[in-house]
Amino acid sequence: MPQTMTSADLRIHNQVRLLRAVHDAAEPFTRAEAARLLGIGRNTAAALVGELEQARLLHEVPAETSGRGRPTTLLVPHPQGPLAFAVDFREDTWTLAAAELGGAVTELETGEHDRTPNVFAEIRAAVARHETPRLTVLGFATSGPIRDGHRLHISHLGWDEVELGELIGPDWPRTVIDNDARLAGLAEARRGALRGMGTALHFHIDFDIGGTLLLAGDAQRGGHNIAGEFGHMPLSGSTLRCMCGVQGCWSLDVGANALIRRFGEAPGYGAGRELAQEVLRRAEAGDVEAGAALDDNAAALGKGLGALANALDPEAISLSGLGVELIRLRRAVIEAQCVEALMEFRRNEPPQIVAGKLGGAGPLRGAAEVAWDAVLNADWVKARLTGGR
Amino acid sequence: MPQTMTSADLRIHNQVRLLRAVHDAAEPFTRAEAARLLGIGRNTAAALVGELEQARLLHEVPAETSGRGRPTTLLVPHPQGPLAFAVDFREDTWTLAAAELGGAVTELETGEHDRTPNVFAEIRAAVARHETPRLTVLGFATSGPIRDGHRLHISHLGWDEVELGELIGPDWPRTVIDNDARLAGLAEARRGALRGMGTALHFHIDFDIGGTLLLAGDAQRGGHNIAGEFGHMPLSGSTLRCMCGVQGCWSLDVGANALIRRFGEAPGYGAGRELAQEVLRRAEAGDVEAGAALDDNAAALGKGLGALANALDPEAISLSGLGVELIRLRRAVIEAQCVEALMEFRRNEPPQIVAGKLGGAGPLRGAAEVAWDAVLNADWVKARLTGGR
DNA sequence: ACATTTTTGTTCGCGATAAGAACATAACAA
DNA sequence: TTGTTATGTTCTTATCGCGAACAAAAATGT
Repeated sequence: MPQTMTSADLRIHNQVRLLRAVHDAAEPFTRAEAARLLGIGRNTAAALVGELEQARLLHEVPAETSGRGRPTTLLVPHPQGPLAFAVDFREDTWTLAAAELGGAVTELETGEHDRTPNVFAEIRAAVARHETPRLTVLGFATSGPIRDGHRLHISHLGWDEVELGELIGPDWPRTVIDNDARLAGLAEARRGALRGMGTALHFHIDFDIGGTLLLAGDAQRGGHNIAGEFGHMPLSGSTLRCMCGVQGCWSLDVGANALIRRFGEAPGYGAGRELAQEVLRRAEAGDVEAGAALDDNAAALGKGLGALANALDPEAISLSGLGVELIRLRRAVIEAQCVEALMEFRRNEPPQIVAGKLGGAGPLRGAAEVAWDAVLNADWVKARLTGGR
Repeated sequence: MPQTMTSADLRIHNQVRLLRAVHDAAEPFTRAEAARLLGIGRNTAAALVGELEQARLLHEVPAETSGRGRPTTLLVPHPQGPLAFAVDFREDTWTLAAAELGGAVTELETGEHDRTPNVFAEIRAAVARHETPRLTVLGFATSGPIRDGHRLHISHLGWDEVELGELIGPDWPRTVIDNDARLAGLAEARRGALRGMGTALHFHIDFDIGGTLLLAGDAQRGGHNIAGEFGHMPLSGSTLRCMCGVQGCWSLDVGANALIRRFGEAPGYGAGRELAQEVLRRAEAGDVEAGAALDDNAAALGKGLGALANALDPEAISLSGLGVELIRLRRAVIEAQCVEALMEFRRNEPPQIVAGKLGGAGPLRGAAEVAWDAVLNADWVKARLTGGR
């Protein structure tokens, strides 16, 4: 029972609702619209916004008039307001960006790295180079599961059980870290192809398949923060043994490894991704063998999606990574196999299978979302309003 | 943006929190404890409770004193307060019960039925026989998916797309209907083996496997209210075709049908359940063939649970129906196969696999929960406080 | 050019809420 | 009997959002 409620908390509560609305909105809205949206009076809205402007959280700019009525103002993030930084930490590169309230993201810096934990110091240095008093919270996207929120398993870097505390020390700004596939899904749910869905799934297809279940715009984390390893269910009938230790994983039939295995290439990271791209190119050019590889990949993908849809009943499923190419080149195969894997009574209403709208920016955008989530709450807003900082 | 908030709504909000706390608590608590629990003052608590007593929602009874201090009162459901009725509608029988705020359930009546939609009229008549002004809402548990909340598919009764509106008319009390496996899971999450878990799974194993994902004590419903058909994912490697229209369903290897298929019995309902019980008895008595059938069942069950745990990362998994017997007789097999299906890095922390605590009462208890859920909200409490009804 | 309509901003008084302080009460303990 | 402890009760106070009335600024109509 956390949320105690006094009259004073009421004010904060409504201010958080207002900030959340501004953050989540696709387009900025006016103060009068905000009052209607929140179901409060215009006078109350004026008071709320006034305090938030004072705290440099919101800013009012004249709205271009449309129709009759007294002109009003648009509610936008304050130009000197708080900033969230977001980091997308990839196999051999990283990107640092700044995200305003409302979701606007500007890239600050990118770099390569040597695959050792030193990269975290590099990233910290990059953050320092762009440091500003506006920096409030940092969202960090990395691949691999993060057990209990603090133990990293990044297999393609050979990091087995790296303690987060040794990488992100007390000299870091307040930091929220999460899995990249999960964050990409969250970004699609908040600002992409899954916007407004009550139940949806997102999968990032690379060498592996990672994903997340999205409920009312929130990514599910599981009991130990390691939910989302959908690629390690036996959904497509493979008999091979997977690197994860399990036999028959879906990931063995879908993604880059499956694509290149048929051409005698060993599964692996690094060069494998280029090989997979080469297979895609050849398939697109009409190469029969490459086309068959693509067909198999798409078929296994569809089969798994259908099975998952039976259990979880998503309104839509979005894909990123290789999934985008698979949809572009083999949508029919995916959908046919998906429907075949659906229980008969569901087949007249299959889940939409769509390409993610955010492309490669998904993890970064998702990192910005969780960073803001960590801050858009009663406690932080209250402190900001009273303390001044 | 629903929840507008005025000072008056604040009172209701806290009263709903209080009612919810009373409803969810395992043991009744005192008014002073309630104040601490909700983080409000003793004076406020007194005012809240006073109004709720007036509205016949709560009742105060003297608490046996423990230690020093002025004696206080225990907060219990009002003896003339609202009642929820709950119905468990099964293959050939039904049960009607009354549920108090707080979850106490008393059975009112049971009956058999002829498997035609007439049974709904019978149940309605039974409700009428026990009708009281206290009756406020009715929860209804039935098997089979209920698409979009109003189209029933109960395959073992041969009901394909029965419109709920034709069964439950305007002469019914306010009614909430849901799937039995889902409700059983909900009941375990609220009052059984899954209590307090953030992420959990429940499966009811009968001829089929139905289940639900439970997040923070709430059962997930999916985009079309038909989530939970976990039995129709290809998790155990079967090559048979399922009655649902899909090949390789998990349900083909787990549950009563799988148990009796090995003895040449056709899958089906009715007598099949007794046959399955007979196999269990023989296995327990030492019959080798029956024991092997049980082994296979348990192995397929464990394999599937492991696969699902990879994707959804539950803290615990509870089972009902045949699952209880499978745990009793073959826990080792289930757990071994589950661990083998888990990704290696998860194996040192496998999900607990537990028997449901509520047994056959699960669906009924769950129906009571969703009935109360429909009523324990600001709108209803507000109406009750002001309107008097 | 001017009145009208429409929408929004602003001001002020009102009723209600929960908090907090002070005190009363009823048990137990020494 | 007296002190201790936990709770109930009463009263005052700061704050909140609402509603009503009015002012302001645009578009519209004549």
